[in-house]
Amino acid sequence: MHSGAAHLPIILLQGPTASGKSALALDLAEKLDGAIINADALQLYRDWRVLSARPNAAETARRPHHLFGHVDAAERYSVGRWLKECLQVIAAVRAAGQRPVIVGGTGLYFRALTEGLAEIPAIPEAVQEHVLARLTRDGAPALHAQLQVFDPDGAARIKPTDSSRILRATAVFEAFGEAITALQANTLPPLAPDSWRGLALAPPRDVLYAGINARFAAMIEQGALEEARALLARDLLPDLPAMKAVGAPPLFAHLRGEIDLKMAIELAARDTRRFAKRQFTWIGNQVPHWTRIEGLDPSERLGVALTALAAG
RNA sequence: GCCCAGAUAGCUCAGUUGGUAGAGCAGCGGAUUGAAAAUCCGCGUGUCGGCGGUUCAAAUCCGUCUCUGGGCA
Repeated sequence: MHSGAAHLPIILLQGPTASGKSALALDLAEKLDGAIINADALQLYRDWRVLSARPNAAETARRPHHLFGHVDAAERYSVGRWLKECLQVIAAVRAAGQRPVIVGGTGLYFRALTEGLAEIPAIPEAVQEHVLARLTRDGAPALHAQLQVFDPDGAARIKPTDSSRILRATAVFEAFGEAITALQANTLPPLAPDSWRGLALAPPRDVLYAGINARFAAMIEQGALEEARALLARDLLPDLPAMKAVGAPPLFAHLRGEIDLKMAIELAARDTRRFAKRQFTWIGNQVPHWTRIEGLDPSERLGVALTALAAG
């Protein structure tokens, strides 16, 4: 016999950047004896607290928070590692009698959790770097042409210009001698379909965009530029995930003296809007069955969420 | 009040001797299986300020009105 909230469905909360996910997650966690688990690919990184809008000390004091800021920027994190860590944390949270509230903006992470991810071991860093070097030197189309030889099915699904997926498929073959397509063939959902409920924030786009513009200016005031300066000083590989955070490239360019701060802020806000647009597309087409929360008022949002959860 | 210059996409603008319009930026639609805040594919979205005239045909020529700059009073 379970005690407390541990046996109730896991709550998955997705939404575009700056839509107020963290606040709603916290409200839900307080109401439902929950623990918050991060599903955001950048809030994981220690080095980006301000830029990634990671919950602050006052917020993390209200309820338990997991998988926030526990990764160093020099590390190449991945969906696979997140999935593994997330499943461990879910178990631990439940063992503590609490209800997992998984919140973030990374659609792929939620997909891995609800639909599964291929069982592929981690690629050795040496192989990763080697393929990355080839990609830089020869270009994506050249690697794609080679991919057609050993993995025709995979090559057919990946566009010759899609450097990211070509890199992955090539690295998998180089490391294990197998086509990624074959390895991805059958995957099982880590979470049973009836063990979770999906909520998706969907605020009006013009309101969200205005919020993004205002928030980025606030981030600068709160020290985002200093975060960027500290990271730049570490002289890490520019292709590391942490170095590609939305807003980071323009800030780096400013710190190198290439553009003025006003321009950097404008570009960073624009990139954030574009990112939000991609998230809208994901939410709209990849998880159409999740409960939409369109309103902006915090208590109204909480009400909609609780009603949806109660309805099961 | 008079004179001049403008008014074309959300913004900044281009548009040849009249043939119902196109660039950049912004934006929009889509894909998404270990970098996913990544990576990639696709799309001009328009009462050419209003009304009238000339013409087979007007963003383009003429008239007039409105608005915005600038100048003179």
